Amino acid sequence: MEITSAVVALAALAQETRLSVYRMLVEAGPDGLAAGRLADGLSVAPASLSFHLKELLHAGLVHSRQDGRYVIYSANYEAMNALLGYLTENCCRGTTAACLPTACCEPANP
Amino acid sequence: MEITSAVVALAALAQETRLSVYRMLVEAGPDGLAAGRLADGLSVAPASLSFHLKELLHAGLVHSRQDGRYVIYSANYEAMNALLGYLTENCCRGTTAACLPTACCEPANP
DNA sequence: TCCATATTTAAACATTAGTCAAAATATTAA
DNA sequence: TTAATATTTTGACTAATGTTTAAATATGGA
Repeated sequence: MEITSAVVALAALAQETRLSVYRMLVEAGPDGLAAGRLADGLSVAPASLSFHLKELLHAGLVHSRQDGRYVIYSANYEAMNALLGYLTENCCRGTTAACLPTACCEPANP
Repeated sequence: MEITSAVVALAALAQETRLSVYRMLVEAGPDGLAAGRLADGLSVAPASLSFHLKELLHAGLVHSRQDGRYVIYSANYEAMNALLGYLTENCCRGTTAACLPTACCEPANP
C-alpha cells in the first residue's frame, strides 16, 4: 500500500459522520445498506450524506451499486485489511511475538 | 472507545508526515526515537515535526519522555489496538468466522 | 557562566474541509 | 406522462489545517 492512499483512507475515516457510516457498513456486512437507510439511521441530511459517501468511495473504503432507485453501499473489507496491515507493518521490527492488531507489541516501558 | 477519540486518532494519522512518523515509531518499538532522529530520517523541519508530534500526542497515539536534552517519542500500542478494534468492531455482526483485521469478512458479493 | 545543541512556541498566511439551501438527475408507480 | 421518492450536484459561507520564519525555552559541556 502506498502512503498516499493510506492517508486518503485515514482522512476519509477521520470525520464523525463518515466514521459512523463506515462502521454501520462494516457491521452490516457484504450486503450493505441503501443510502437512505444510512441517512435515517444517522440523522444526516441527504446532501451531506452523499458528500461523505463520495469521500468514502473515493478513498476506496466502500463499494456502491445501483439497485432500482436505491444505491446500496457496502464496506470494502479488502481495503480495510490493507489499511490495518499498513499501520502495523513491521511493528517492533518483528521482535515481539504478538505484534498484531489485537495485541500489537507490549506497552512501552514506563 | 468513544467515536470522538477515534476521529481524533484517525485525523492524527491522516497526514503524510504524521503517518510516516507514526510508522517509524511503530517499527522502532517501545524504546522509541528522539525527535531529532525523526526529523533527520524524514527530512522534516524541526518546527513542523514538533507541530505534528504534538498532534500525535494529543491524539494519544504516542508517548513522550525527556531523556537529557532529547525528547524520546514512542508508539502507544494500546491506543493503536483500541483504534483497530474500534474500526472492526462487530464486523458483519459476527456472522463471518475470520472477522479480524488480517481477514475481515469475505469480499462483498459482485 | 557562556555557548552550542535540541526542541517547542508564536504569528502570518494560503489551502482545504464541512454545512446548508436549492436545484438537478434518476427511477418507480399511478 | 405526471407525480413521488431516492440520491447527487452546485455554490456560498465559515472554520480548521499545514507551512514557514523567527524567536523562545531547556539541557549539557567547555
